[in-house]
Amino acid sequence: MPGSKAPEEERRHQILSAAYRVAGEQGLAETTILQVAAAAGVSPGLIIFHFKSRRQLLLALLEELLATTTVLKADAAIAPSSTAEARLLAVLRQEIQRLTSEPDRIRLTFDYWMAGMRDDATRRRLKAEFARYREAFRPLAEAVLQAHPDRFPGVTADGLAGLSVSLIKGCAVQSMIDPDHFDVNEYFTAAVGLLAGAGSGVPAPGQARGAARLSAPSA
Amino acid sequence: MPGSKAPEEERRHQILSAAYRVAGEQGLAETTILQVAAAAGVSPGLIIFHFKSRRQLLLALLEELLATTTVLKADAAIAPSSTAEARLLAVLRQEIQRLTSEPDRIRLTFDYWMAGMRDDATRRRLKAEFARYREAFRPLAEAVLQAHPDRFPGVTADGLAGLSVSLIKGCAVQSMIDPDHFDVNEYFTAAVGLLAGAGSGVPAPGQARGAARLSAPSA
DNA sequence: AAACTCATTGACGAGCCGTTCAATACGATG
DNA sequence: CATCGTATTGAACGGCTCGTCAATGAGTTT
Repeated sequence: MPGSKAPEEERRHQILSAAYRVAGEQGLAETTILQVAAAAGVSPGLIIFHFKSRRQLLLALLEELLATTTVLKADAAIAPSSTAEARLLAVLRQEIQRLTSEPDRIRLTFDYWMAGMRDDATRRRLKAEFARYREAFRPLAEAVLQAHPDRFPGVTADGLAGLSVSLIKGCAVQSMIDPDHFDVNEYFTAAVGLLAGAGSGVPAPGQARGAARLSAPSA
Repeated sequence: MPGSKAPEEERRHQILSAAYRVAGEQGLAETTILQVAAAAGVSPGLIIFHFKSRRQLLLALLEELLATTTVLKADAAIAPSSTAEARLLAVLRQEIQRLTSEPDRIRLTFDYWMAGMRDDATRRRLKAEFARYREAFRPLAEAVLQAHPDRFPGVTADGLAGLSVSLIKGCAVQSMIDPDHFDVNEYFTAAVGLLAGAGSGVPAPGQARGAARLSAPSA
């Protein structure tokens, strides 16, 4: 007794949703068609029917993952009247904060980074996404460099943008492996110190909490 | 016709070496006992004999991976007479450079980061290693903060050390997914600009190469 | 030389996997 | 109501996996 029919798109979404759940719990490598089928309350054959292969199912899941990831709502939320450094720092903080608020999503993204090392299609897709992400940082980085042309000799906007992105990715790794020792405020305070220097008008909120959370042996 | 006997430690090393090769090519998830056995020129049963299970084989491989990873030879190679920022930057540069010179090793490490998300034993091991790595940066960070107590208000040594480590990890991710757009010199130049500010005595070698390699659309 | 220890082998079972496919039932169309 | 396309099922297949195990032979001890 086959179940009731459903419109194409709806069923695809149902399956992808189940796949997202399974992948979040078990990891991408252990996400099998049978498990996804069970999670979706659907037969294994149906999954092959809609996505022709496991590989394409996972590629579709990556596509949905990227599509539903909020990408840098910088222009909207960040006060446009602040200084250039403040804006870049605010976006940095926002992005790093997001790492801790959506651990499942980050973990899955991480999973795809891994898969991207061996799978060409995945790698190409991630490469494009990375470029988009970096490009979103470029105007912010450019503004900072223009505001202080003497402070950062030889630094390009691409370099500063890439550095920012790499920092965020590194924080993602850190927050996944060792979430207890990952303190957003402490990192942010350090970033403020680096980028803005002394008395730059961007206060470091909750800095004391960060300092108290990590034991400081020789201080 | 069983092969000739070999001393315990030697055979373990032979198998781990083969496992390292296989894992580097196929990825950790696809590293099977049979493939390792074939690569080592040994029967599958022997692997189970020496490492009781696949899981323990991979844990042993992680152990060897960490043991053979040169950890921050900072004190030796870096000129101790330089300024605090120069020393920190030199170590940063050295570490980031290492990412591109040992891609296989980094890829495998990355693989374990991934595994560490779901496997407790792996996670604990990596957590400890991360802490060690961060700790190695602490004295360098502390020196920088002491040299310029007014420049980095509210920044702790732990924060600066953690930030440095995260940056390196982020660069690792970047260099794995998109090695073509990963330019050590450009990143390093940006880091120099951030940490040292203008005219700090740490020149940025090969900066032009980095700028030429990335297209700068609106410059 | 005989006995014994143990590293080593390769076949084997149980289990899971992805995918194929004939059978089936739903929903629209005529 | 009959017909047809297709979404859906679940069994079946072939393949690969990990781990077990009896058999084998090399090295060592007596």
